[in-house]
Amino acid sequence: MNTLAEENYLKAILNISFNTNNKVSTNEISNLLKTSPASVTDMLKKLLEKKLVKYEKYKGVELSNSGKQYAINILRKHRLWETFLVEHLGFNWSEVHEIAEELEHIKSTKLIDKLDAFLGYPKFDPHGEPIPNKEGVIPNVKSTSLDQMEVGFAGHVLGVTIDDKLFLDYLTKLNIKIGTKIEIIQKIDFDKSLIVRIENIQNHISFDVAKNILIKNN
Amino acid sequence: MNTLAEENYLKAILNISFNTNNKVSTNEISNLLKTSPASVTDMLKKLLEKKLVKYEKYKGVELSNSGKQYAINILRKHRLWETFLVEHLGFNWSEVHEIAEELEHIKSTKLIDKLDAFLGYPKFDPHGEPIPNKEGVIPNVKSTSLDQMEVGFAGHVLGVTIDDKLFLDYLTKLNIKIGTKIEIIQKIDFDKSLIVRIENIQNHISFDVAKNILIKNN
DNA sequence: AAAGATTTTTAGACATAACTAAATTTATTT
DNA sequence: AAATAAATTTAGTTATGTCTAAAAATCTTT
Repeated sequence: MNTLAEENYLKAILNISFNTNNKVSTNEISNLLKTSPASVTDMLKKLLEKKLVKYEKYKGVELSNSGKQYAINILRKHRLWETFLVEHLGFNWSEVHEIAEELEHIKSTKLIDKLDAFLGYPKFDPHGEPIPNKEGVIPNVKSTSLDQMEVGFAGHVLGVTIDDKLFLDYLTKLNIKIGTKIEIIQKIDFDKSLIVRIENIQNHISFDVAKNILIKNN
Repeated sequence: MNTLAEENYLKAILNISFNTNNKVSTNEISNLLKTSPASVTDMLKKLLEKKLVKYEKYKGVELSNSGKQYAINILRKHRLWETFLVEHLGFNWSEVHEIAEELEHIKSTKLIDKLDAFLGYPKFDPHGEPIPNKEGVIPNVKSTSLDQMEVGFAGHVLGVTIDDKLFLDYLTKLNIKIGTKIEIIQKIDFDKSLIVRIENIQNHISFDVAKNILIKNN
């Protein structure tokens, strides 16, 4: 069994490697977890001992097979709990991340399987993120971020890629949620911002926002 | 905010004082938590610093008002989660204790209030134990343990006083659950065991078992 | 009330997981 | 290819929460 700190490092490595596909650096981990680089090095040695990562000093780190399975299982628990919190307890999508950060460390496998069944084996969480199944397989839907679509595009929001309260509250204020119809009216070359129509109301959103909104890709 | 270890000590002190009503000794805590008496002394000093307990060395310990409120809140969380696990996820009453031992440490107050509402503000958990409300008030029902009733008594099981897998599985095998009708046919003076009729089937139960079964007291 | 037994506390160690500061390695400039 | 900059690791400390062994206090016997 692994400690809470170890679980958080495994999760961090998994999350970073979703974006970069490459080996993860000490600094990236220390930035994400807000710990010192020295602490990261200490922990990587421990995770190496436990064969949860592949790590050579100064060369970056990646998850081993067992480490990846372990981290995916934490992700599964996180997203199932988020689904429970939104669909059954009435939380809104911007409130659940922090609570799920705690719930994801509850150990019982039977609990998670029963929760999964109770929820009806959902494939996506309240942010549109895919929920790994019991075997660690992550459903994949081809999606593109909104910033990559052209002027004239019209489609529906599939999900978001960050689970940040400020971001999600802002989307809610813009009336954007999963399934919301968005059309691109104009793209501003200077700052890559977009003028869009959201459920028939025109709005101006930044590149940073568009980048984190996912649209179905067909 | 208090650490997990601190929370477990507070809970232990509360649980022991439910039975003894008196100051709690270092040894009682060390037995319950399976730590050394020296560790208990260390922790009591820390809890005293934080004003969560009243403690004088060699004289035993009791919870302060704030410590008691804190511990009761953990108990509330434990029992609400147990109720959720049994009523909504389909666990049986002997399986939920261990999982609730983890869930009870999840911090969000909003989560617990919403869970409470979702469950319909239950007053008793799956073992018949009272669930403290948001204000820390514990519903009290006058009850007596089965061993104190006389031959000829007939009544219904209100709850149990220990949350132990072996005990609960044994009760289940005896067909005893909350609400089950029990009649006392005979009491054996030698070992204080009881011959009882449970839902029309006669059985012989020990004093230790009878002592932990609660019966309505009117 | 002194002796012996039990309980509790103190003292000193250890493991985890964090830190800062200094040293080392790798990457980037010039 | 040096020199400089940036990233990473090592070395040494600190907090928490545990332990064992020894000392001190309290309780129980006689």
